[in-house]
Amino acid sequence: MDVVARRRGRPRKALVVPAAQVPRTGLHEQAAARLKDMIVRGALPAGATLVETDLSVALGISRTPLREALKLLAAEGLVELHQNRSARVPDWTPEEILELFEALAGIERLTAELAAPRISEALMDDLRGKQAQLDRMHRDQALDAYFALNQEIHRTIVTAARNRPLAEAHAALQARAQWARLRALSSGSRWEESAREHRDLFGALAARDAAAAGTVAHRHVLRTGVVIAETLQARRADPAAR
Amino acid sequence: MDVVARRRGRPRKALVVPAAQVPRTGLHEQAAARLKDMIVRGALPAGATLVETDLSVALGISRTPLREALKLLAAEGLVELHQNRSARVPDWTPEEILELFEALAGIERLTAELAAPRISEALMDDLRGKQAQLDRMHRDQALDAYFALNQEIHRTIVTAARNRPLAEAHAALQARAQWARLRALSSGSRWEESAREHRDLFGALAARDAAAAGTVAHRHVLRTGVVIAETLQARRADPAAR
DNA sequence: TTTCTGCATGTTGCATGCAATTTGCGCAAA
DNA sequence: TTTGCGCAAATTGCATGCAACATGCAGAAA
Repeated sequence: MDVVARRRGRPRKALVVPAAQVPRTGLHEQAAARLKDMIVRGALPAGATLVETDLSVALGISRTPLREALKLLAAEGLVELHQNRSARVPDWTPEEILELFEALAGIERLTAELAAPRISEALMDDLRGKQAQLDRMHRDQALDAYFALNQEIHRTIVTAARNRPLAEAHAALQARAQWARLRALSSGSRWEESAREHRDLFGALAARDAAAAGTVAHRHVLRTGVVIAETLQARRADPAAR
Repeated sequence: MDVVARRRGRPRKALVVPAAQVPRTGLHEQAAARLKDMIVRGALPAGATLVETDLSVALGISRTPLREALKLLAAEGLVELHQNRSARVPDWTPEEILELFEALAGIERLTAELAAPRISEALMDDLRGKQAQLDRMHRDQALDAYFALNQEIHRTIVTAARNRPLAEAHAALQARAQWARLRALSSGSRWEESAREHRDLFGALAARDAAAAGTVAHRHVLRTGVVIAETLQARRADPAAR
Protein backbone atom coordinates (compact mmCIF):
# COMPACT_ATOMS: atom_id res chain seq x y z
CA MET A 1 0.00 0.00 0.00
CA ASP A 2 1.13 3.50 -0.72
CA VAL A 3 1.22 5.34 2.54
CA VAL A 4 2.69 8.50 1.14
CA ALA A 5 -0.08 10.97 0.46
CA ARG A 6 0.56 13.73 -1.97
CA ARG A 7 -0.75 17.25 -2.16
CA ARG A 8 -3.66 17.52 -4.52
CA GLY A 9 -4.92 20.44 -6.48
CA ARG A 10 -3.38 23.84 -6.63
CA PRO A 11 -1.77 25.14 -3.47
CA ARG A 12 -3.87 27.59 -1.52
CA LYS A 13 -2.72 31.15 -1.79
CA ALA A 14 -1.29 32.61 1.39
CA LEU A 15 -3.48 35.04 3.25
CA VAL A 16 -2.53 38.68 2.84
CA VAL A 17 -2.83 39.23 6.55
CA PRO A 18 -1.02 36.30 8.15
CA ALA A 19 -3.53 36.26 10.97
CA ALA A 20 -2.15 36.72 14.47
CA GLN A 21 0.11 33.77 15.22
CA VAL A 22 -1.81 32.35 18.12
CA PRO A 23 0.22 29.29 19.02
CA ARG A 24 -2.83 27.11 19.42
CA THR A 25 -1.63 23.88 20.86
CA GLY A 26 -3.04 20.45 21.46
CA LEU A 27 -4.02 19.13 24.86
CA HIS A 28 -1.13 16.69 24.89
CA GLU A 29 1.34 19.51 24.50
CA GLN A 30 -0.29 21.56 27.22
CA ALA A 31 -0.39 18.51 29.45
CA ALA A 32 3.28 17.83 28.81
CA ALA A 33 4.16 21.41 29.71
CA ARG A 34 2.11 21.33 32.89
CA LEU A 35 3.50 17.98 33.95
CA LYS A 36 7.05 19.10 33.24
CA ASP A 37 6.47 22.09 35.44
CA MET A 38 4.94 19.96 38.17
CA ILE A 39 7.89 17.59 38.15
CA VAL A 40 10.53 20.31 38.09
CA ARG A 41 8.84 22.18 40.93
CA GLY A 42 8.34 19.03 42.93
CA ALA A 43 4.53 18.92 42.89
CA LEU A 44 5.09 15.44 41.53
CA PRO A 45 7.87 14.26 43.82
CA ALA A 46 10.72 12.00 42.80
CA GLY A 47 9.69 8.38 42.96
CA ALA A 48 5.99 9.19 42.56
CA THR A 49 3.87 6.70 40.67
CA LEU A 50 1.65 8.32 38.07
CA VAL A 51 -1.64 6.55 37.43
CA GLU A 52 -3.05 7.60 34.10
CA THR A 53 -6.67 7.80 35.16
CA ASP A 54 -5.94 9.90 38.23
CA LEU A 55 -3.63 12.21 36.34
CA SER A 56 -6.06 12.65 33.47
CA VAL A 57 -8.82 13.58 35.89
CA ALA A 58 -6.52 15.97 37.71
CA LEU A 59 -5.62 17.68 34.44
CA GLY A 60 -9.17 17.60 33.16
CA ILE A 61 -8.36 15.66 30.00
CA SER A 62 -8.82 12.10 28.82
CA ARG A 63 -6.18 9.42 28.95
CA THR A 64 -5.32 9.64 25.26
CA PRO A 65 -3.61 13.04 25.20
CA LEU A 66 -2.21 12.33 28.65
CA ARG A 67 -0.51 9.19 27.40
CA GLU A 68 0.96 11.14 24.51
CA ALA A 69 2.26 13.73 26.94
CA LEU A 70 3.86 11.06 29.11
CA LYS A 71 5.66 9.68 26.07
CA LEU A 72 7.06 13.12 25.35
CA LEU A 73 8.26 13.53 28.92
CA ALA A 74 9.81 10.07 28.83
CA ALA A 75 11.82 11.12 25.77
CA GLU A 76 13.21 13.96 27.88
CA GLY A 77 13.96 11.64 30.76
CA LEU A 78 11.42 13.31 33.03
CA VAL A 79 9.38 10.16 33.63
CA GLU A 80 10.14 6.46 33.37
CA LEU A 81 7.83 4.29 31.32
CA HIS A 82 7.78 0.52 31.47
CA GLN A 83 5.51 -1.89 29.68
CA ASN A 84 2.24 -2.36 31.53
CA ARG A 85 3.50 -0.41 34.49
CA SER A 86 2.52 2.97 35.80
CA ALA A 87 4.73 5.87 34.86
CA ARG A 88 7.16 6.97 37.54
CA VAL A 89 8.99 10.17 38.32
CA PRO A 90 12.63 9.12 38.49
CA ASP A 91 14.53 9.66 41.69
CA TRP A 92 17.78 10.97 40.33
CA THR A 93 20.84 10.22 42.38
CA PRO A 94 23.56 12.81 42.95
CA GLU A 95 25.75 10.72 40.65
CA GLU A 96 23.20 11.00 37.85
CA ILE A 97 22.91 14.72 38.43
CA LEU A 98 26.66 15.04 38.17
CA GLU A 99 26.60 13.10 34.91
CA LEU A 100 23.88 15.40 33.69
CA PHE A 101 25.89 18.51 34.43
CA GLU A 102 28.95 16.93 32.87
CA ALA A 103 26.96 16.60 29.67
CA LEU A 104 25.51 20.07 30.03
CA ALA A 105 28.96 21.53 30.63
CA GLY A 106 30.22 19.85 27.49
CA ILE A 107 27.36 21.13 25.41
CA GLU A 108 27.65 24.65 26.76
CA ARG A 109 31.33 24.57 25.99
CA LEU A 110 30.43 23.78 22.39
CA THR A 111 27.81 26.48 22.19
CA ALA A 112 30.17 29.04 23.70
CA GLU A 113 32.88 28.11 21.19
CA LEU A 114 30.44 28.38 18.31
CA ALA A 115 28.87 31.56 19.62
CA ALA A 116 32.14 33.42 20.04
CA PRO A 117 32.82 33.87 16.32
CA ARG A 118 29.25 33.91 15.05
CA ILE A 119 27.22 35.84 17.60
CA SER A 120 25.33 38.71 15.98
CA GLU A 121 25.81 42.30 17.05
CA ALA A 122 22.20 42.44 18.21
CA LEU A 123 22.59 39.41 20.47
CA MET A 124 25.92 40.72 21.71
CA ASP A 125 24.23 43.95 22.74
CA ASP A 126 21.47 41.97 24.39
CA LEU A 127 24.05 39.97 26.26
CA ARG A 128 25.94 43.09 27.28
CA GLY A 129 22.77 44.47 28.84
CA LYS A 130 21.98 41.23 30.61
CA GLN A 131 25.51 40.97 31.95
CA ALA A 132 25.34 44.50 33.37
CA GLN A 133 22.00 43.68 34.98
CA LEU A 134 23.44 40.46 36.38
CA ASP A 135 26.26 42.41 38.00
CA ARG A 136 23.74 44.76 39.58
CA MET A 137 21.74 41.84 40.92
CA HIS A 138 24.87 40.37 42.35
CA ARG A 139 25.73 43.67 44.03
CA ASP A 140 22.17 43.98 45.36
CA GLN A 141 22.14 40.38 46.54
CA ALA A 142 18.92 39.68 44.63
CA LEU A 143 19.33 35.93 44.56
CA ASP A 144 16.08 34.89 42.84
CA ALA A 145 16.40 37.47 40.10
CA TYR A 146 20.07 36.55 39.63
CA PHE A 147 19.09 32.91 39.35
CA ALA A 148 16.50 33.61 36.65
CA LEU A 149 18.66 35.98 34.61
CA ASN A 150 21.56 33.55 34.88
CA GLN A 151 19.47 30.93 33.10
CA GLU A 152 18.38 33.42 30.49
CA ILE A 153 21.98 34.31 29.67
CA HIS A 154 22.87 30.68 29.18
CA ARG A 155 19.94 30.27 26.80
CA THR A 156 20.98 33.38 24.91
CA ILE A 157 24.44 31.98 24.34
CA VAL A 158 22.95 28.73 23.08
CA THR A 159 20.83 30.74 20.67
CA ALA A 160 23.86 32.70 19.52
CA ALA A 161 25.60 29.46 18.58
CA ARG A 162 23.05 29.05 15.79
CA ASN A 163 22.96 25.29 15.90
CA ARG A 164 19.47 23.85 16.16
CA PRO A 165 20.35 20.26 17.09
CA LEU A 166 22.66 21.44 19.85
CA ALA A 167 19.99 23.80 21.14
CA GLU A 168 17.51 20.92 21.23
CA ALA A 169 19.92 18.69 23.09
CA HIS A 170 20.55 21.50 25.54
CA ALA A 171 16.84 22.09 26.08
CA ALA A 172 16.25 18.40 26.67
CA LEU A 173 18.77 18.38 29.51
CA GLN A 174 17.67 21.68 31.00
CA ALA A 175 14.49 20.38 32.63
CA ARG A 176 16.33 17.84 34.75
CA ALA A 177 19.05 20.36 35.54
CA GLN A 178 16.42 22.82 36.69
CA TRP A 179 14.94 20.12 38.92
CA ALA A 180 18.32 19.70 40.57
CA ARG A 181 18.97 23.43 40.86
CA LEU A 182 15.65 24.09 42.56
CA ARG A 183 16.36 21.34 45.02
CA ALA A 184 19.81 22.62 45.92
CA LEU A 185 19.48 26.37 45.80
CA SER A 186 23.07 27.41 45.58
CA SER A 187 24.87 28.40 48.68
CA GLY A 188 26.13 31.96 48.97
CA SER A 189 29.77 30.95 48.89
CA ARG A 190 29.47 29.78 45.31
CA TRP A 191 27.73 32.99 44.30
CA GLU A 192 30.91 35.07 44.19
CA GLU A 193 32.62 32.49 42.07
CA SER A 194 29.65 32.17 39.73
CA ALA A 195 29.44 35.91 39.18
CA ARG A 196 33.14 36.07 38.36
CA GLU A 197 32.84 33.21 35.89
CA HIS A 198 29.97 34.98 34.19
CA ARG A 199 32.07 38.11 33.79
CA ASP A 200 34.91 36.01 32.36
CA LEU A 201 32.57 34.28 29.95
CA PHE A 202 31.16 37.54 28.72
CA GLY A 203 34.66 38.92 28.32
CA ALA A 204 35.74 35.95 26.24
CA LEU A 205 32.68 36.22 24.01
CA ALA A 206 33.15 39.96 23.59
CA ALA A 207 36.75 39.27 22.57
CA ARG A 208 35.49 36.59 20.19
CA ASP A 209 37.87 34.17 21.86
CA ALA A 210 36.26 30.80 21.17
CA ALA A 211 38.71 28.67 23.12
CA ALA A 212 38.53 30.86 26.21
CA ALA A 213 34.74 31.10 26.06
CA GLY A 214 34.47 27.36 25.78
CA THR A 215 36.83 26.71 28.65
CA VAL A 216 35.13 29.19 30.94
CA ALA A 217 31.64 27.94 30.09
CA HIS A 218 32.68 24.36 30.69
CA ARG A 219 34.28 25.08 34.04
CA HIS A 220 31.35 27.25 35.11
CA VAL A 221 28.66 24.67 34.40
CA LEU A 222 30.69 21.78 35.75
CA ARG A 223 31.46 23.61 38.99
CA THR A 224 27.77 24.40 39.34
CA GLY A 225 26.98 20.75 38.86
CA VAL A 226 29.54 19.62 41.40
CA VAL A 227 28.20 21.98 44.04
CA ILE A 228 24.61 20.96 43.34
CA ALA A 229 25.44 17.27 43.43
CA GLU A 230 27.30 17.72 46.70
CA THR A 231 24.38 19.60 48.19
CA LEU A 232 21.97 16.89 47.12
CA GLN A 233 24.30 14.26 48.53
CA ALA A 234 24.47 16.03 51.86
CA ARG A 235 20.73 16.58 51.96
CA ARG A 236 20.16 12.93 51.15
CA ALA A 237 22.24 11.95 54.17
CA ASP A 238 20.48 14.51 56.36
CA PRO A 239 17.19 15.67 54.83
CA ALA A 240 16.76 18.38 57.44
CA ALA A 241 19.98 20.11 56.40
CA ARG A 242 19.59 23.48 54.82
CA MET B 1 -6.86 15.51 44.17
CA ASP B 2 -3.90 13.41 45.07
CA VAL B 3 -2.46 12.03 41.87
CA VAL B 4 0.50 10.36 43.47
CA ALA B 5 -0.22 6.69 44.04
CA ARG B 6 1.78 4.77 46.57
CA ARG B 7 2.84 1.17 46.78
CA ARG B 8 0.54 -0.93 48.91
CA GLY B 9 1.10 -4.14 50.82
CA ARG B 10 4.34 -5.95 51.38
CA PRO B 11 6.81 -5.99 48.50
CA ARG B 12 6.85 -9.20 46.53
CA LYS B 13 9.96 -11.27 46.96
CA ALA B 14 12.24 -11.40 43.92
CA LEU B 15 12.14 -14.59 41.90
CA VAL B 16 15.07 -16.89 42.35
CA VAL B 17 15.38 -17.33 38.63
CA PRO B 18 14.99 -13.87 37.12
CA ALA B 19 13.19 -15.30 34.07
CA ALA B 20 14.73 -14.61 30.67
CA GLN B 21 14.57 -10.88 29.97
CA VAL B 22 12.34 -10.91 26.92
CA PRO B 23 12.14 -7.27 25.98
CA ARG B 24 8.42 -7.31 25.26
CA THR B 25 7.55 -4.05 23.72
CA GLY B 26 4.40 -2.14 22.94
CA LEU B 27 3.02 -1.56 19.46
CA HIS B 28 3.85 2.11 19.59
CA GLU B 29 7.50 1.35 20.20
CA GLN B 30 7.61 -1.20 17.42
CA ALA B 31 5.85 1.23 15.12
CA ALA B 32 8.34 3.97 15.99
CA ALA B 33 11.24 1.64 15.24
CA ARG B 34 9.75 0.55 11.91
CA LEU B 35 8.93 4.09 10.88
CA LYS B 36 12.39 5.30 11.84
CA ASP B 37 13.86 2.60 9.68
CA MET B 38 11.54 3.46 6.80
CA ILE B 39 12.47 7.12 6.96
CA VAL B 40 16.20 6.52 7.25
CA ARG B 41 16.17 4.08 4.36
CA GLY B 42 14.02 6.34 2.25
CA ALA B 43 10.91 4.16 2.06
CA LEU B 44 9.19 7.26 3.36
CA PRO B 45 10.85 9.93 1.24
CA ALA B 46 11.72 13.41 2.40
CA GLY B 47 8.73 15.70 2.10
CA ALA B 48 6.24 12.83 2.27
CA THR B 49 2.93 13.53 3.97
CA LEU B 50 1.96 10.84 6.44
CA VAL B 51 -1.77 10.27 6.82
CA GLU B 52 -2.48 8.51 10.09
CA THR B 53 -5.20 6.21 8.79
CA ASP B 54 -3.16 5.03 5.82
CA LEU B 55 -0.05 4.51 7.91
CA SER B 56 -1.91 2.66 10.62
CA VAL B 57 -3.43 0.31 8.04
CA ALA B 58 -0.03 -0.20 6.42
CA LEU B 59 1.49 -1.11 9.78
CA GLY B 60 -1.49 -3.19 10.83
CA ILE B 61 -2.19 -1.22 13.98
CA SER B 62 -4.75 1.34 15.04
CA ARG B 63 -4.24 5.06 15.05
CA THR B 64 -3.66 5.30 18.80
CA PRO B 65 -0.26 3.60 19.03
CA LEU B 66 0.66 5.09 15.67
CA ARG B 67 0.07 8.59 16.96
CA GLU B 68 2.20 7.84 19.99
CA ALA B 69 4.95 6.60 17.69
CA LEU B 70 4.77 9.74 15.59
CA LYS B 71 5.18 11.84 18.71
CA LEU B 72 8.32 9.92 19.59
CA LEU B 73 9.76 10.40 16.13
CA ALA B 74 8.92 14.09 16.24
CA ALA B 75 10.95 14.40 19.44
CA GLU B 76 13.89 13.00 17.50
CA GLY B 77 13.28 15.38 14.62
CA LEU B 78 12.41 12.57 12.22
CA VAL B 79 8.94 13.89 11.42
CA GLU B 80 7.33 17.28 11.66
CA LEU B 81 4.05 17.59 13.51
CA HIS B 82 1.77 20.59 13.28
CA GLN B 83 -1.62 21.11 14.85
CA ASN B 84 -4.39 19.60 12.76
CA ARG B 85 -2.01 18.85 9.95
CA SER B 86 -0.70 15.58 8.65
CA ALA B 87 2.75 14.55 9.80
CA ARG B 88 5.51 15.20 7.31
CA VAL B 89 8.94 13.75 6.72
CA PRO B 90 11.24 16.77 6.78
CA ASP B 91 13.28 17.53 3.70
CA TRP B 92 16.57 18.41 5.30
CA THR B 93 18.69 20.87 3.43
CA PRO B 94 22.44 20.43 3.10
CA GLU B 95 22.80 23.37 5.49
CA GLU B 96 20.75 21.57 8.13
CA ILE B 97 22.79 18.42 7.61
CA LEU B 98 25.96 20.39 8.11
CA GLU B 99 24.53 21.84 11.33
CA LEU B 100 23.65 18.34 12.41
CA PHE B 101 27.16 17.06 11.87
CA GLU B 102 28.58 20.11 13.58
CA ALA B 103 26.56 19.14 16.65
CA LEU B 104 27.50 15.50 16.27
CA ALA B 105 31.17 16.39 15.92
CA GLY B 106 30.99 18.41 19.10
CA ILE B 107 29.31 15.64 21.02
CA GLU B 108 31.73 13.02 19.76
CA ARG B 109 34.59 15.25 20.76
CA LEU B 110 33.16 15.28 24.27
CA THR B 111 32.66 11.55 24.36
CA ALA B 112 36.18 10.93 23.07
CA GLU B 113 37.63 13.23 25.71
CA LEU B 114 35.66 11.51 28.44
CA ALA B 115 36.36 8.04 27.10
CA ALA B 116 40.14 8.49 26.94
CA PRO B 117 40.70 8.45 30.69
CA ARG B 118 37.78 6.27 31.73
CA ILE B 119 37.46 3.58 29.10
CA SER B 120 37.54 0.12 30.66
CA GLU B 121 40.13 -2.47 29.69
CA ALA B 122 37.39 -4.70 28.32
CA LEU B 123 36.06 -1.99 26.03
CA MET B 124 39.59 -1.05 25.02
CA ASP B 125 40.21 -4.63 23.96
CA ASP B 126 36.92 -4.64 22.10
CA LEU B 127 37.92 -1.44 20.36
CA ARG B 128 41.36 -2.83 19.50
CA GLY B 129 39.71 -5.78 17.79
CA LYS B 130 37.26 -3.61 15.91
CA GLN B 131 40.03 -1.26 14.79
CA ALA B 132 42.07 -4.19 13.43
CA GLN B 133 39.01 -5.47 11.61
CA LEU B 134 38.34 -2.02 10.22
CA ASP B 135 41.87 -1.86 8.83
CA ARG B 136 41.34 -5.23 7.15
CA MET B 137 38.09 -4.04 5.62
CA HIS B 138 39.82 -0.95 4.38
CA ARG B 139 42.58 -3.07 2.82
CA ASP B 140 39.99 -5.40 1.28
CA GLN B 141 37.90 -2.51 0.03
CA ALA B 142 34.80 -3.91 1.72
CA LEU B 143 32.86 -0.65 1.71
CA ASP B 144 29.57 -1.78 3.21
CA ALA B 145 31.16 -3.71 6.03
CA TYR B 146 33.53 -0.81 6.70
CA PHE B 147 30.56 1.54 6.84
CA ALA B 148 28.73 -0.60 9.38
CA LEU B 149 31.73 -1.27 11.62
CA ASN B 150 32.64 2.40 11.48
CA GLN B 151 29.30 3.24 13.07
CA GLU B 152 29.75 0.53 15.64
CA ILE B 153 33.10 1.94 16.70
CA HIS B 154 31.62 5.37 17.18
CA ARG B 155 28.89 3.90 19.36
CA THR B 156 31.46 1.98 21.36
CA ILE B 157 33.36 5.16 22.13
CA VAL B 158 30.15 6.86 23.22
CA THR B 159 29.51 3.94 25.54
CA ALA B 160 33.03 4.15 26.91
CA ALA B 161 32.43 7.76 27.90
CA ARG B 162 29.98 6.52 30.51
CA ASN B 163 27.68 9.47 30.33
CA ARG B 164 24.04 8.57 29.81
CA PRO B 165 22.67 12.00 28.86
CA LEU B 166 25.40 12.48 26.27
CA ALA B 167 24.74 9.02 24.87
CA GLU B 168 21.05 9.86 24.57
CA ALA B 169 21.77 13.13 22.82
CA HIS B 170 24.11 11.29 20.47
CA ALA B 171 21.53 8.62 19.71
CA ALA B 172 18.89 11.24 19.01
CA LEU B 173 21.07 12.82 16.33
CA GLN B 174 22.25 9.55 14.83
CA ALA B 175 19.04 8.73 12.97
CA ARG B 176 19.13 11.91 10.92
CA ALA B 177 22.86 11.53 10.35
CA GLN B 178 22.30 8.00 9.09
CA TRP B 179 19.66 9.33 6.72
CA ALA B 180 22.21 11.72 5.28
CA ARG B 181 24.98 9.13 5.10
CA LEU B 182 22.85 6.64 3.22
CA ARG B 183 21.91 9.32 0.73
CA ALA B 184 25.49 10.37 0.08
CA LEU B 185 27.45 7.16 0.25
CA SER B 186 30.93 8.46 0.72
CA SER B 187 33.17 8.80 -2.24
CA GLY B 188 36.30 6.70 -2.36
CA SER B 189 38.60 9.68 -2.05
CA ARG B 190 37.41 10.36 1.48
CA TRP B 191 37.86 6.70 2.43
CA GLU B 192 41.62 6.93 2.78
CA GLU B 193 41.34 9.96 4.96
CA SER B 194 38.60 8.42 7.10
CA ALA B 195 40.63 5.27 7.71
CA ARG B 196 43.64 7.31 8.76
CA GLU B 197 41.54 9.40 11.15
CA HIS B 198 40.18 6.25 12.70
CA ARG B 199 43.70 4.96 13.30
CA ASP B 200 44.65 8.29 14.86
CA LEU B 201 41.59 8.26 17.08
CA PHE B 202 42.32 4.76 18.29
CA GLY B 203 45.92 5.72 18.94
CA ALA B 204 44.89 8.72 21.02
CA LEU B 205 42.47 6.64 23.05
CA ALA B 206 45.03 3.91 23.59
CA ALA B 207 47.46 6.56 24.79
CA ARG B 208 44.71 7.94 27.05
CA ASP B 209 45.29 11.33 25.50
CA ALA B 210 41.94 13.07 26.00
CA ALA B 211 42.75 16.29 24.17
CA ALA B 212 44.11 14.48 21.12
CA ALA B 213 41.22 12.03 21.04
CA GLY B 214 38.76 14.89 21.22
CA THR B 215 40.45 16.86 18.48
CA VAL B 216 40.70 13.90 16.15
CA ALA B 217 37.12 12.81 16.75
CA HIS B 218 35.85 16.32 16.14
CA ARG B 219 37.79 16.75 12.90
CA HIS B 220 36.78 13.28 11.72
CA VAL B 221 33.05 13.76 12.20
CA LEU B 222 33.04 17.32 10.92
CA ARG B 223 34.96 16.36 7.78
CA THR B 224 32.49 13.56 7.20
CA GLY B 225 29.66 16.01 7.56
CA VAL B 226 31.20 18.50 5.16
CA VAL B 227 31.71 15.85 2.51
CA ILE B 228 28.17 14.51 2.94
CA ALA B 229 26.63 17.99 2.84
CA GLU B 230 28.62 18.80 -0.30
CA THR B 231 27.49 15.58 -1.95
CA LEU B 232 23.88 16.30 -1.08
CA GLN B 233 24.26 19.83 -2.38
CA ALA B 234 25.67 18.59 -5.67
CA ARG B 235 23.01 15.93 -6.00
CA ARG B 236 20.33 18.49 -5.29
CA ALA B 237 21.58 20.60 -8.16
CA ASP B 238 21.84 17.57 -10.43
CA PRO B 239 19.78 14.65 -9.08
CA ALA B 240 21.23 12.27 -11.66
CA ALA B 241 24.76 12.77 -10.39
CA ARG B 242 26.37 9.80 -8.77
C1' DT C 1 5.58 -19.85 60.64
C1' DT C 2 6.88 -19.62 55.51
C1' DT C 3 6.00 -20.39 50.69
C1' DC C 4 3.13 -21.14 46.84
C1' DT C 5 -1.30 -20.66 44.12
C1' DG C 6 -5.46 -18.73 42.36
C1' DC C 7 -8.50 -14.96 42.13
C1' DA C 8 -10.36 -10.17 42.57
C1' DT C 9 -9.06 -5.64 41.63
C1' DG C 10 -6.49 -1.97 39.61
C1' DT C 11 -4.10 -0.32 35.60
C1' DT C 12 -2.29 -0.17 31.13
C1' DG C 13 -2.49 -0.92 25.85
C1' DC C 14 -5.10 -0.57 22.05
C1' DA C 15 -9.26 -0.01 18.96
C1' DT C 16 -13.02 2.63 17.70
C1' DG C 17 -16.31 6.52 17.31
C1' DC C 18 -17.37 11.27 17.00
C1' DA C 19 -16.70 16.23 16.80
C1' DA C 20 -13.69 19.96 15.13
C1' DT C 21 -10.64 21.56 11.79
C1' DT C 22 -8.54 21.71 7.43
C1' DT C 23 -8.46 21.14 2.55
C1' DG C 24 -10.03 20.73 -2.24
C1' DC C 25 -12.89 22.37 -5.62
C1' DG C 26 -16.83 24.26 -7.96
C1' DC C 27 -19.00 28.44 -8.95
C1' DA C 28 -20.12 33.15 -8.98
C1' DA C 29 -18.44 37.86 -9.21
C1' DA C 30 -15.01 41.24 -10.54
C1' DT D 1 -8.72 35.18 -16.64
C1' DT D 2 -8.46 36.06 -11.58
C1' DT D 3 -10.37 36.35 -6.93
C1' DG D 4 -13.40 35.21 -3.29
C1' DC D 5 -16.86 32.27 -1.13
C1' DG D 6 -18.94 28.16 0.54
C1' DC D 7 -19.71 23.42 0.91
C1' DA D 8 -18.32 18.46 0.95
C1' DA D 9 -14.73 15.28 1.81
C1' DA D 10 -10.64 14.19 4.18
C1' DT D 11 -8.13 14.24 8.32
C1' DT D 12 -6.81 15.12 12.88
C1' DG D 13 -7.72 15.52 18.13
C1' DC D 14 -9.85 13.58 21.76
C1' DA D 15 -12.96 10.53 24.57
C1' DT D 16 -14.45 6.12 25.68
C1' DG D 17 -14.77 1.01 25.93
C1' DC D 18 -12.76 -3.40 26.37
C1' DA D 19 -9.25 -6.92 26.69
C1' DA D 20 -4.65 -8.06 28.53
C1' DC D 21 -1.59 -7.73 32.06
C1' DA D 22 0.10 -6.84 36.78
C1' DT D 23 -0.57 -6.60 41.67
C1' DG D 24 -1.99 -7.76 46.19
C1' DC D 25 -4.21 -10.80 49.20
C1' DA D 26 -6.51 -14.85 51.08
C1' DG D 27 -6.09 -19.43 51.71
C1' DA D 28 -3.74 -23.96 50.98
C1' DA D 29 0.38 -26.58 51.43
C1' DA D 30 4.91 -27.46 53.28
